[in-house]
Amino acid sequence: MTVTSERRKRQWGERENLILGTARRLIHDKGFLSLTMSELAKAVEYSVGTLYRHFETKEDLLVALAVQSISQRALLFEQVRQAKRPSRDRAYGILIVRLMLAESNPETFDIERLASSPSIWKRATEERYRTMVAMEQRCSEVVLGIIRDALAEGDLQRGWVIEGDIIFGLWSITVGFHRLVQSFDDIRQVGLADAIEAVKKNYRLLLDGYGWQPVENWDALAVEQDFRETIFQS
Amino acid sequence: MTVTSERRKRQWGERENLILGTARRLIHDKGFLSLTMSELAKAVEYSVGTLYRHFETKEDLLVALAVQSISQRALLFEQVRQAKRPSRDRAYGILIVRLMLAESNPETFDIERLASSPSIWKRATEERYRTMVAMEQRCSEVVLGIIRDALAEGDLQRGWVIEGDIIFGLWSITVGFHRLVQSFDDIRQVGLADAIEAVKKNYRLLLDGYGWQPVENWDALAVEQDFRETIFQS
DNA sequence: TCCTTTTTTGAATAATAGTCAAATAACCAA
DNA sequence: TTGGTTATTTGACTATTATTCAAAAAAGGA
Repeated sequence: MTVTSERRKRQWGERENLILGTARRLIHDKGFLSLTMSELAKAVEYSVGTLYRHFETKEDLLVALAVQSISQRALLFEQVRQAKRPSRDRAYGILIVRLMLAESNPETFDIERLASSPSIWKRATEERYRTMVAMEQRCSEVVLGIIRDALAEGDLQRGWVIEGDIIFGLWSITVGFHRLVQSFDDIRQVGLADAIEAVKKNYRLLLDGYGWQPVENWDALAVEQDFRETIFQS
Repeated sequence: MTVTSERRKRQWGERENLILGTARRLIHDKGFLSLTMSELAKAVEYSVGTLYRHFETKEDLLVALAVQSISQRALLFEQVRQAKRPSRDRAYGILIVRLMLAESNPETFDIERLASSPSIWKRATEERYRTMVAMEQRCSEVVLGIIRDALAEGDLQRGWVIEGDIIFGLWSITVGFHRLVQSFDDIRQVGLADAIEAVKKNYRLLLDGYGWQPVENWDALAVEQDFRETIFQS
């Protein structure tokens, strides 16, 4: 970056956000693959050359978008972890956050699905790619943190299923959920609402399977409601 | 198709398989996005024009590859369902088949991930797209069949989790597994072997969660071993 | 105001998907 | 076997779009 003064740096960042935001909107309308750089340039009212000062390639732009999404997720995950609630509630909160993000940022599915491909990574800036990996790592760490809290607070017993396994199980469900929503318009027969209910049930079933207390008399709906009301307020 | 005689039809099919097989190999080496049609034409020793008689667009080729993969899976799923074994074994067999396919056809991840995107579908032949959907449906139906067998045989009780929920739970785990393997080289810290163990554990945990009998004294390893020895023989 | 440095621009280039007129091969009747 | 007809294949050509970079414009500063 050849930018020096404070004001310039700020403007640079503002423009980057403008580009990312606009790209997001266009991707939402027509998908990443049929978004063209000149179209994006026109939409933000800058020339293609300027876009390329922010992002080395189109793939780099995609990874930048993924970084945005994953960072936002990491932030909300951290809020969930910090919530003053039993560990099981917070584990469920992770799912709720994902559901909420899916509602508010549907374009993220297209972005993240494509961004998880090696042939994209190769064409992105090394640094941005690293940031993406780091952000994903942070998300995992938050969940791992909640699991450790549960162990410390006695809500979870160290058994034949170890920490890493639990992370993976919960993560699988949410990834499955991503695929589900994304392919929804066309493929599935059941209603989306039913599918989301299924996601939640299976998630709770896994929590029960791990013996994550309290298994009995635990009000999933109330927990969901509460997270929905508090999390997005920051 | 303007092909009439038997021999010609056969040759047409053979060439299509040659193209698909070669594409698969090239995609395995460098990914779908950096596969070019001229490169593929050269590799199969036909001209680009000829490729385009088989597949209307590059996306159409991709969907054709997805159809191949999903059909093969459907076939193996059906074999699992037909196996003379308790329903729980067969439910587990579904996962084992996916693990085996992941080992033998690693390029499928790239193919199926991309092929599950609306912007690709739009550019593929209507018919091929329909076939893909139908094949996926068939896979679901096999699993649904096993669930119904389990209900009929009393290995599973109709409870608060309904059939569709179970399918979705098991399916999520396997989709998560796909994502996992695919992003493995670069992102994850744990070993792949550990991750695969985690997949299996979580899958069994869900089976237990549904109360899918026999929960006690059930030898997962033996079941896996047995499917591995019998399924691919056909 | 004039010179220097930085930034922006968009026409030009390069890569590649997709087309189609011409060439080739297959078929077949006499 | 030949000559005409139909089907298939070919690859040079077109169109699209990512990416570059020389020139123009703007900003900075003495």
